[in-house]
Amino acid sequence: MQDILFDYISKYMPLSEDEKKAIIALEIFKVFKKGDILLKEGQISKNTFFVLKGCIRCYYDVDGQEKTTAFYEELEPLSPLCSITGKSSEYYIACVEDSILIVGNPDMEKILFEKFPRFEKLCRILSEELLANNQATFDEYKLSSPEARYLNLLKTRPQLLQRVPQYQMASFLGITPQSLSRMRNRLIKK
Amino acid sequence: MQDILFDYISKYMPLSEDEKKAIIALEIFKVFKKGDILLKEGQISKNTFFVLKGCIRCYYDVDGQEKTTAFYEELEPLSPLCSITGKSSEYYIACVEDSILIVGNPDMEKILFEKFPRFEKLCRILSEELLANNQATFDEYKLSSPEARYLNLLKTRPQLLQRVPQYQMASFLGITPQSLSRMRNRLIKK
DNA sequence: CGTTTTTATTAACTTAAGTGAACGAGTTAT
DNA sequence: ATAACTCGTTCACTTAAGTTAATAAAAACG
Repeated sequence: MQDILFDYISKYMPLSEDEKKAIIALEIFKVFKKGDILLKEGQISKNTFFVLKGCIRCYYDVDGQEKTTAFYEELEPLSPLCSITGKSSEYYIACVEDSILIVGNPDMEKILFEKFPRFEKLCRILSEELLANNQATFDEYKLSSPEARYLNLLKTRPQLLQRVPQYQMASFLGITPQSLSRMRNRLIKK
Repeated sequence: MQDILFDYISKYMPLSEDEKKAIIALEIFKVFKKGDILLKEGQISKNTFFVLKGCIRCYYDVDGQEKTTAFYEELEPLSPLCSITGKSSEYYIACVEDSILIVGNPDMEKILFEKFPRFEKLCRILSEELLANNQATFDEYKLSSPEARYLNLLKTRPQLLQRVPQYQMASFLGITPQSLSRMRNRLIKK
């Protein structure tokens, strides 16, 4: 299971055996069940996540309604806003299905950065890349209608539509479950 | 003018005189006129930007129509997607008004990182923070109607509505200029 | 200064999303 | 086994955004 992480990192910088051992020694590989809550609204946590297997979801509770804003699948890292700001979280994070995650925290980062300073560069490059990608995804969202977004998801993340219930997908697309149901009907008729 | 940058950085880490001199020596402070194009669609550039004074805008050309996706004002950094991926840009960047920018590039980064390794940490922290903020902004966008987004902008970035033409603001809000005009009318009548 | 171009507004019409409610299939719990 | 709940669908109705076009107002230019 660790190899999934090491393969991912090695695309940016090959790891020495020492470095790999240091990572394993942190004991950050964790197993979760479908529905497990990783972060609650109001909670303050410095934990960060990296999906090795499975799928996790961010959602807000707006007047008792769940509003899903993001899904993270295999090889996707997530640093919740509250882990950066230190303020209490405005959203929930939960497992969409049984998942294996890396759960990181600042202590473990500190250990790694002090022992292997080049991890700092790795994390900088990763963050910059994630930021640019996030902006591109945001742009795509702004430039598209809900229908175009749905069709784009079919192309770019077809597996996501399989593993996620429709009412979660709907708010992810920025519409109601009813509208998504209607849209799918519209598209079939074409 | 440099002090604006140094004040910004000092909130994360105080700079030594040596470090300040090294930054000034890079000669990265540049002056631009309203309408100047910083990046064109199709262009490959590694340049990054930091707004000291003024305002810059990202926009796509969709079938001859400008679609604005982002504005950057004072103290906001921008690393265009193409500067990260090395691929040709899908969007334009232009000055909304006369501006003073820091224009960075990988060469200058390399010089700084090698001379002062702790800049690497600074950039990592900044990137992580920007990423989390960008995600929060994205969430806010997804959770809100165009009207709620407009009202939110009035609260959070009132100066932006003053300095930017309405047709640019419209696509930034995800609607047409006509819809924005209508919406403003609706709101006045309330 | 007046002319050209750009930007903002308005209107009429079309299309799609929001809302509230009802229904049925499938799942979970007791 | 049946009741309770979740999830997806459908319907009728309302609301707001897209579209096309015309016009007014403002800004840029020579």
